[in-house]
Amino acid sequence: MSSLRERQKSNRRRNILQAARGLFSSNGFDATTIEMIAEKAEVSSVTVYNYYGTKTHLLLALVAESDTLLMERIGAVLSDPPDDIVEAFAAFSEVIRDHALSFLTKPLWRQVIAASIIEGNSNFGRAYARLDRELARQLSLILAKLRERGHLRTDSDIDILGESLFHLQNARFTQFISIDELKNETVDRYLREDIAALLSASPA
Amino acid sequence: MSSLRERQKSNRRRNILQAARGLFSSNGFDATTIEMIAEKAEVSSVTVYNYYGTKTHLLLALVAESDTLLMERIGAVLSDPPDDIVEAFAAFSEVIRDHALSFLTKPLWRQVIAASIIEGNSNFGRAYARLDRELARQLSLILAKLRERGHLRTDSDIDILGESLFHLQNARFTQFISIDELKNETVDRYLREDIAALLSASPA
DNA sequence: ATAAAATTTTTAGTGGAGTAAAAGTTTTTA
DNA sequence: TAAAAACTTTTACTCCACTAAAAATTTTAT
Repeated sequence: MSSLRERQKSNRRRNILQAARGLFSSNGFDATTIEMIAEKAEVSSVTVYNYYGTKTHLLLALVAESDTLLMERIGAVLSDPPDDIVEAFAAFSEVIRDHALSFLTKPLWRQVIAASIIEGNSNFGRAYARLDRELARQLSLILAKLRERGHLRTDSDIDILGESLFHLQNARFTQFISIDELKNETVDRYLREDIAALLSASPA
Repeated sequence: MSSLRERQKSNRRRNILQAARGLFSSNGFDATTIEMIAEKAEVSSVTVYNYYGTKTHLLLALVAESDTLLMERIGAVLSDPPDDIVEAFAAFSEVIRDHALSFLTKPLWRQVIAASIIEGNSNFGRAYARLDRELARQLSLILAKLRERGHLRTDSDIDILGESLFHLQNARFTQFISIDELKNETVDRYLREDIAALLSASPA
């Protein structure tokens, strides 16, 4: 059994994260001060800094929290993917978009993506790259399953194909997040068009 | 002929931009203060704010300046693209990467991309989206030329194919910018693998 | 129960972005 | 050349992220 001190610490961690998520979501990132978060979490502002370092890292920690859940949801698609590659890819992408919006608003995701690019080199940035690689691998697994079942013909490396398609999905995800009015269905259509265009083209 | 006042204004604009570019490049974005820029440009800091609003907008204005040049360089590739689609795509991408690095450092580009995502909705963000669309169109034109010459077979829309491939290029560009050690040649290889994998795959 | 260790809070800063408005300067206009 | 218009500079803020260190509190170990 963990000591009282350890329990208190993880409670504070949780409270701070929860307070941050609530305030970020309702007020936006910039309009939320560390002071407000500290107050809602019932700790001092210095404690927030001691736990998470900076406001940006607090936001990134928030997202990291949701990653486990995302991987589970992806796993569900993976277990029984549609036979058609377009449908399988669309399903994969939709899980990611739905999960994202169920957790944070578009403006906050912009902040997250921006932060992860700026921190590209730091530890935090690398943690993000790792998640991306994990997701790309999942997509490769889906493709492998399709090929096994005889629904996909290709002579090239399925790992590379998974990574390429994941990058495409990532670009469309960023586009989705960047424009408030852009609807889920519209991006879904774009992605279907993307993959259809790519797979039907070939050098002469 | 323009009035003295107008000339003074555009001189100040130029000086500020030049000072900003120099200081951002040598010291980095965060370590450069508006005060430093103002001093180097021989104006007051308030004037810098009057001309460019915020530090971030100043950076974005800097990049906008280089766009004309980029489009020219792309035009040069367009005028006589390699017959092989892999080569054509690689050439297109390399022009963009070379141009980027000849203008700003990787850390600064991270800041630029981050800013353009956060400002996704604002005017500035939309200006970026416009440049992207323009570049995607150029890529489509290259593809059209290849198809005309009989080097590309596809039954789907060449505009969509251009956009899809551009998104892929964008994702790899962001990856390139995000990792300091990532070399030009490595990304070039990735992109060739990407397009090879995509074009050789097809639903069964 | 008390001393030691761990952790939080208080206090007191620093530094830089951004703003509002008054004061000063330079160009334009008549 | 004098008054008006257009700017820029100076001045005097506000706000907030972030930090260092001393003081206070709470848990743990003996």
